[in-house]
Amino acid sequence: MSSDTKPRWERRKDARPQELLAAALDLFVERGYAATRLDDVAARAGVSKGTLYLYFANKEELFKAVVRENVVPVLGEAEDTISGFEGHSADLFREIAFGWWERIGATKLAGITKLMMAESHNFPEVAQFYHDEVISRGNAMIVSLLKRGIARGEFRPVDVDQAMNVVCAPMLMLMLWRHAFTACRNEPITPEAYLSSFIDLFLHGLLVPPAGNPAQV
Amino acid sequence: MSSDTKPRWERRKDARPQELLAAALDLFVERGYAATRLDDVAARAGVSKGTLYLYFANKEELFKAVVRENVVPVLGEAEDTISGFEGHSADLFREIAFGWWERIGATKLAGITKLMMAESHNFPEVAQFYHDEVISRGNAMIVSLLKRGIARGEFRPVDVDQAMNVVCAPMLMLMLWRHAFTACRNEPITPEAYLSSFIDLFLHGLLVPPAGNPAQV
Amino acid sequence: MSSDTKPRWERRKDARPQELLAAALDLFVERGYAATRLDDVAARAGVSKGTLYLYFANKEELFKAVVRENVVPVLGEAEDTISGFEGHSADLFREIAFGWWERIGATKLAGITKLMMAESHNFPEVAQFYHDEVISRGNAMIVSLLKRGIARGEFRPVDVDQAMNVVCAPMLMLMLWRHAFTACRNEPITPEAYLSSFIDLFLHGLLVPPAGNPAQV
Amino acid sequence: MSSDTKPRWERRKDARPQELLAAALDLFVERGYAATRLDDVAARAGVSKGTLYLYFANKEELFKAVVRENVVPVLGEAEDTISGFEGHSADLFREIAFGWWERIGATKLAGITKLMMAESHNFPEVAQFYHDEVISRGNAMIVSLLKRGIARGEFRPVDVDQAMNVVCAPMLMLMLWRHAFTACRNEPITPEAYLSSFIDLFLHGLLVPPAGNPAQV
DNA sequence: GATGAATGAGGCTTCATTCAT
DNA sequence: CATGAATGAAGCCTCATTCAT
Repeated sequence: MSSDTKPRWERRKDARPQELLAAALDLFVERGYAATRLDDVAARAGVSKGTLYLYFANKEELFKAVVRENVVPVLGEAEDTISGFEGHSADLFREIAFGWWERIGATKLAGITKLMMAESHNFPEVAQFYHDEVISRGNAMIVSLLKRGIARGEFRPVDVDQAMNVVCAPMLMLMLWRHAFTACRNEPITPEAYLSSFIDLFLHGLLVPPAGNPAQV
Repeated sequence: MSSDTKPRWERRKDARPQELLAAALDLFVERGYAATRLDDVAARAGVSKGTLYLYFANKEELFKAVVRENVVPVLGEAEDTISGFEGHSADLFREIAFGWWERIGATKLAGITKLMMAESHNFPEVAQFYHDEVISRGNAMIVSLLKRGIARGEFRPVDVDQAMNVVCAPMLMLMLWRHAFTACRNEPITPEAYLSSFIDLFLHGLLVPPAGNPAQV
Repeated sequence: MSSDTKPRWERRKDARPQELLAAALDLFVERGYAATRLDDVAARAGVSKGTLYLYFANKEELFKAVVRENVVPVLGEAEDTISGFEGHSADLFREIAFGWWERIGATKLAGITKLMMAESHNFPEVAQFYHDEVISRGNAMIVSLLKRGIARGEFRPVDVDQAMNVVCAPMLMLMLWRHAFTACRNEPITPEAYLSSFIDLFLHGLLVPPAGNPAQV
Repeated sequence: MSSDTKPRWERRKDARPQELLAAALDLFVERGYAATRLDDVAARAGVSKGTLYLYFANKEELFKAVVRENVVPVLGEAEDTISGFEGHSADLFREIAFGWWERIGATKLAGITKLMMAESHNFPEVAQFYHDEVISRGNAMIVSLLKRGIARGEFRPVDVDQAMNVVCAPMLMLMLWRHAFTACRNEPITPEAYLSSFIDLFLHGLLVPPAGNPAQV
């Protein structure tokens, strides 16, 4: 028989999970958690429905694996950035904001954030997992950033727990906006200008500084 | 026969759709579009499932009606606040933020916001409608607030279009957080403290002001 | 249009549960619990798959309903027989044995017993339900029968808990044999002769009674 | 070269089917036919799923082989006991009952009994085989026991064919109860007490013997 | 021989929608 | 108008069986 006889399937054990995770990420981001059918994930990965279950026990575990594979590693990197940083906290603030944008905000992973915001209520276990693995770590990073700045006398002594939420909000919304109303907006948001404005506002505030003492840094 | 002969307890026909819309709003907000069952909507409205179809062609039309119905009435009130305000723009900022919270953020309209964020991707027409009727008007308000502050020399001359988005983000997120991860959070967000922190940060920034010139207002 | 246009379905709310239960009883007995497909139950009852779920939450509840509907009522009757009986306990023994045979052993319900013996291990909740609703009540009946005989000086003072199991065994096996090896047996078991032998043996035993004192009753 | 050069730990090829059959027996008995997964059979036998198919064409053939394989070896042992016995038939009855329990009831063969009771309906050929090889021979033993007792004037002249079934029933049920409702029972059955009660009842019956003539033996 | 990745039919369950009453 | 019984397509998941390695 010539090689044109197509095997019913091809043995590719090592590559399968990655292919499935990639397909799942795409579809979860595109359609949301509930609306993503495992059949479609399998089809996009080029395998049958049953194959998916060889690697992931169920839909929930598949989603968790997507998060673990894609989101969690980035958090570790960011944590290292903060702990290893030497310099003014305003610069660290910029570093974090733009680094986060490059690695998460601008990527498909932003879709995961939107998905969780939209559907976490219906999947409590997934929500808990995401909260524990992602949200609380991200929050802790911002808190430590703020505390660092205050401890070094570079930031005002604000209420870090509240400020953390306020600081996170513009970054989260930037991700959400990429997945909502994109077609409606006349002038699409430009992430770089948005982030610059964000950093500028959070560092210097809106108020005009007293004469003779221009805001620095 | 004039209508005053009807007993008071007799439900007006026109009330039916409103009751269905109210029930649908609650459930769409709470569970999302896909997870909301029309059985439950009808049950919460106190009618049978078939009745729902007398007023709405299908689930999608019900969703659209929910958004359209709930968006309209709240518009316009806040716009008057800005145009009539006399005083420092920082105080107007506070006024807007807390007024928005009382009249929108803490109300059912917050649920609409969450709904649109979650589902706009699946309902482009509704998204467009919501964008035109709500988002652009809200944005315009913030822009005019910023411009007023700058014109009066009370705010620094920031890029108002970008700053507008940054300013809106924490207010939007406050609404979203009321509907996401509420069960996971150890310390639930307190809107008042959050808003105070938000206003403080946006007015004064994080940076320590130069010695001898404390931030004012 | 003439009346020969066939409606897609016929409204028969009151009759539906009974029809479904009858179909379910047939199929459970015929194929066992696991092998019975709800599709087939619905089809045999002349309705669609979904209709079944209007009346029974799931397969397990359907099975429980079959038991409640068919088996439990018979137990109540038998309990009344015992409590209301006046006469020699040997006659009550006969009454119970033959009554049980007529109402359960000879009917489809015997198939339920066989089913539970075969599959109870795989469905712990069903097993618990059946044990609580049927087995323990049946056992209690036999125990009370034995105690009555002993209390009235008609039965020897045997260990009633063990004797109860021994007494139940032949009745249970008679049901099981009707659903196992029926095709293999050269001489099929004749229930009446079997029961007569059963009663005779349990009352008088195998041993030859001492001369001059023939066993009575 | 000769086979003695092989290391002891090297598994003989012929052992494979036996290990698979042993694993399958355990699982079929424990879970029934439908609920037994071939994955688990292979895993318990320490081989891969594919290997199973090298030895058995499919699940059905595996089942048949399990029954056939486990039935054969135990036959014949008990038959000798009866033919060689000298003494009162009541003692032979005890001997048979307890001997049966030790050699069959308490062993894996009890599992086969349960298996056949549960599944004989679905496997007529196996049922026929089991009936011919096991049931009829076991029945013949009991019949010969009863006939011996009657012939020696030790047992009453009962209908031996019917009595045989009645006598077998408690022994069969004891095996079945070991595999059904074990988790539900408050007081698990103790085989020794059960068998004692069984023997006592079948020898002496329930009725109170006439005064002055206590039952003997 | 042995492996185990892959398949896909089939089962349970849900729910938007229809329509006889 | 209002009802709610009935439908059936579709989704998640299982597992006997196949076959390239």
